[in-house]
Amino acid sequence: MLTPERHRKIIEVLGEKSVVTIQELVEVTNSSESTIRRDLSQLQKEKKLKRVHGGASLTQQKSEELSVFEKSERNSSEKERIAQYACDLVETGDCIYLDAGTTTLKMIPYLKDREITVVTNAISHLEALSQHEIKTYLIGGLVKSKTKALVGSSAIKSLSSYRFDKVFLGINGIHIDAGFTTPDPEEAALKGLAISLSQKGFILADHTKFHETSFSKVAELSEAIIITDDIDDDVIYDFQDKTEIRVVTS
Amino acid sequence: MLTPERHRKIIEVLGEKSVVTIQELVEVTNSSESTIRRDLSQLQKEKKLKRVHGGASLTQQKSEELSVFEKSERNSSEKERIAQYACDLVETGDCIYLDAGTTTLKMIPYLKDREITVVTNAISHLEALSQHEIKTYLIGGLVKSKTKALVGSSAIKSLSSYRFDKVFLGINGIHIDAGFTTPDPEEAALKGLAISLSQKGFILADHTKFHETSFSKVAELSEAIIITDDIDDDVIYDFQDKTEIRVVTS
DNA sequence: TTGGTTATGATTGTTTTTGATTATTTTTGG
DNA sequence: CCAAAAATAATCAAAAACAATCATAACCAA
Repeated sequence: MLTPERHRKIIEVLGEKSVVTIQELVEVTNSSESTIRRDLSQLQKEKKLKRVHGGASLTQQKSEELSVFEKSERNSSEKERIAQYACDLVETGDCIYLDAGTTTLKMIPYLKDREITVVTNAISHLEALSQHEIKTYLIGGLVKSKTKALVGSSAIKSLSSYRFDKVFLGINGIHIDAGFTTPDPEEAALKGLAISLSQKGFILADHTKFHETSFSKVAELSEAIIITDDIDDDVIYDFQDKTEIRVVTS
Repeated sequence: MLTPERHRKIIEVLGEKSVVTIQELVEVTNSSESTIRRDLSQLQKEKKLKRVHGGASLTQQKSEELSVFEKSERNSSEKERIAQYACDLVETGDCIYLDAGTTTLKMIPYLKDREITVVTNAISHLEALSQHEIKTYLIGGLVKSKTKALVGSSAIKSLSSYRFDKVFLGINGIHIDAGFTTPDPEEAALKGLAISLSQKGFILADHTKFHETSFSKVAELSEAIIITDDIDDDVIYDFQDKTEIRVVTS
């Protein structure tokens, strides 16, 4: 990715969110932390943004939201560990499905040189997949312009012609009664189908997702294995006869 | 490829994408890296663009000037006129298929606010389509990492679930006996299928493509209408009882 | 055709950019 | 306030991109 392209993207993301972490920018641009730091320094010199500890913010921005931003930053390394653990489950020759989402995006670097096949509905994953030379199939479907993911009935139909050894999904809510849930019904249907097409389904979710419920049901708890970071023992106790939970210790 | 033609092409690509790598330009123009570097140096001297490490970007201009610049560039190209003519054929409510390729990419700006549906196999078209708020379906398939297009049997299968009012394809060779041909067999199969799924097929081709033959056959001349720029009358005479040719006059 | 000119692409050594590593500073939680 | 953890800055080697150079190919006019 070319320097001005990166700079523009950084400004663009900042325009939408007004604060951004370095990690986010690393993901969005597929560059290293060092490069992003250099970019931020330069852009700050050009008065395009203001550097803050952990990332950057718009120049006229108050430091009010900083605490929220710090929190999300802390989750990032946990998500990284979850992603890494998930990749340890992938075996040579596997055909896996990668859902759209930041956690699954983090998996991609760990999948390099693994002789596997990836199927995905995430257009935003393609750059990273291509960069790491991973054989990739994209399902068809309607392009959801905001999230750059493929959805809709044609996506459902396209997805159903594949079978997977393993699928890896992000999720918004994990609840004893409601099961796995996510806000968008179309994405929920796709996620649910992916699980049913696979021999083993894995849900990647940090501890904040437990006891949460979102609008659309994806699947029952029993249909997939949860990979998460350190959670309270009583949460595990609550869920343990409903599903399998693997805790990634830090 | 002649120097002024190359220069025009470089400016065109830049107009669409605002940043471009030298490698991309090497592919688009079929010239060497050295030549492209010389071109970029010269164009920079003429203030047509700004060189950056790895490629070139638009000179920093305000968005108004940019669109004017873009527009004037647009009209100057023969391919641009072909693209514009092609878009005039599209009617409200149409569902059309856009092939991967530079000529079809040029069509996209003219399709804005037209209440149509686009289906494509070109991941590289998505940015422009999304930017112009055009409802877009992507077919599924194997991601061909070099060209960012979808190919293979799964793409064929995915494509065949659609039907089109019109399809627009680029092509490499148009020959009396060999018909429409293109280098890559996988792309040829896809193009051919697209034509057969549509009520009307259009081939967008500048005059240099006539009497040329490439490796893989796409379709017979009679299966699609050719849209081209000014060609000799005797070429038209050669082809006129084989197919329909629409000449875009400058 | 010939001789001169220009454009091209390959090759060379040089410069820039990049990402990893290290040491240092800042932030956080007890 | 202190210690641990995270973020940063500084440094360095590798990779990528660069300019300069050269031989060849294409072109043009005589």
